[in-house]
Amino acid sequence: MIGYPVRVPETSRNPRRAPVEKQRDPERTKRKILDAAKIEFGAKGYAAARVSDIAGRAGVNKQLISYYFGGKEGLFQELAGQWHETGGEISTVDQPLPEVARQFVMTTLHDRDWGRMMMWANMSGEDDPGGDPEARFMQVQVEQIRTRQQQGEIPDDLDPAYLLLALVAAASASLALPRAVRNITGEDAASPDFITKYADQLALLVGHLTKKP
Amino acid sequence: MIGYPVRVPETSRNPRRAPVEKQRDPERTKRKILDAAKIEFGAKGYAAARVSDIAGRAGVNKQLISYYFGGKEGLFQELAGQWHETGGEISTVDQPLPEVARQFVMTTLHDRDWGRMMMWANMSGEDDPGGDPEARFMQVQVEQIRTRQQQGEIPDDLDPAYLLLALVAAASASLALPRAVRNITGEDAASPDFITKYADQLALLVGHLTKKP
DNA sequence: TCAATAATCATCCGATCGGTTGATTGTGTC
DNA sequence: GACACAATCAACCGATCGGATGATTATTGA
Repeated sequence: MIGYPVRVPETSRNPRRAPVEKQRDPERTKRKILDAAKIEFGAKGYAAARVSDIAGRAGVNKQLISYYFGGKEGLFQELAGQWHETGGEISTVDQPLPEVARQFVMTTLHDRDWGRMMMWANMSGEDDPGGDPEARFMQVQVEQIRTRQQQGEIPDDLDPAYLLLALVAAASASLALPRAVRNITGEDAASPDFITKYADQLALLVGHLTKKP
Repeated sequence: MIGYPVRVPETSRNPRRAPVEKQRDPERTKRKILDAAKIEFGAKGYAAARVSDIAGRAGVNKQLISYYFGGKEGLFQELAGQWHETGGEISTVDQPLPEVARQFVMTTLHDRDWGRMMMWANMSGEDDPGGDPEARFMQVQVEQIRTRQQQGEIPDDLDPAYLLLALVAAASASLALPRAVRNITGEDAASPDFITKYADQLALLVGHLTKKP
């Protein structure tokens, strides 16, 4: 899941070894901490997440969070910097806009915890560490929409930036508004069924923008 | 702002009175606490908000929060129950859908702190206290959209509930995604200029859904 | 084989949080 | 004017949080 460099401990040298559970493997430990943190931060947000809960979920001592990441804040930064994982994978060029919209929604299904983590951070409004990739990604998308507009794919009276913003916000519904999802559709915001149908619907909606009389 | 019953203290009886600042007025104190809490909860969310900050902002001793509202949790519940203020004012019937979309966005300009507070709460996914009015409001909106659909105002292939969800999520952008707003449009999410233009743009967008060849 | 170092853990610590206690002051009443 | 009660506050308290300290165990290289 995370492209972390994994150093496999040499098991051939010493025949007397601790059970696999107890074998020391800093990379595996780091990964366990990162995975647990992503879940906790995603579920509760930074302020409400507890380092002891993260350590507990990872099955390690909580001091290791300071040892490896320099504390709660450092751990969060480490996760927040991993933009390539999710954002980079979206290939939006050469696809019709409705498909791009669908992809935006489907992204919320894959790395859900990370997505929710970013949602909390985005809402807090603080400047994003490693925000460069995010901002650059958005700018690229704006330009692509502008190009589509010049090609007549979407109406002329829409501002590309504002259209993208509306798309991103709508696509984030399952992450940002789980309660509204239930209140409006009756579905669970995390369910693949809901997300898939929502992606379809948003693609349809965007499709109606492009169809000319 | 808040429809709280205000008891004006009798000033005529006793000529020797404390300065207006120090005059005791529980309703005014409650209101000051509620206003301050709305700002703090809206800015940081429940978990990150501090009762001492709320009291400090209200200019009162923090004990009064327990005294009047039964603590942090009670204070939050009190605010969360005030749905009529914002939600009830939106008159959506007899307006074309683009205007409804515009109104949804413009709502985020009026009671901004309360809106952000609800956004935090909505994101946490917990069942909403006084969630009944919210859920009922949403259901009414879904039915209105369904009616519009039957009248041919919007395409037949869109599910009214999912369309409403997309609209609500898109309209919440300035509350839920202030960072994305800056990254994408370069504007400040709280600025009336931005919100007004965004409302216009979303109305335009929805308008393109309805126009038939 | 044995130090040296890295990885992990049990325990403690200062800061801060939300809440409580008890005193104090203003206010209306008799 | 004094009593009773409501409103307000200063100070304190237990719980918990994030982080630090120092010991312990595993691993590696000499």
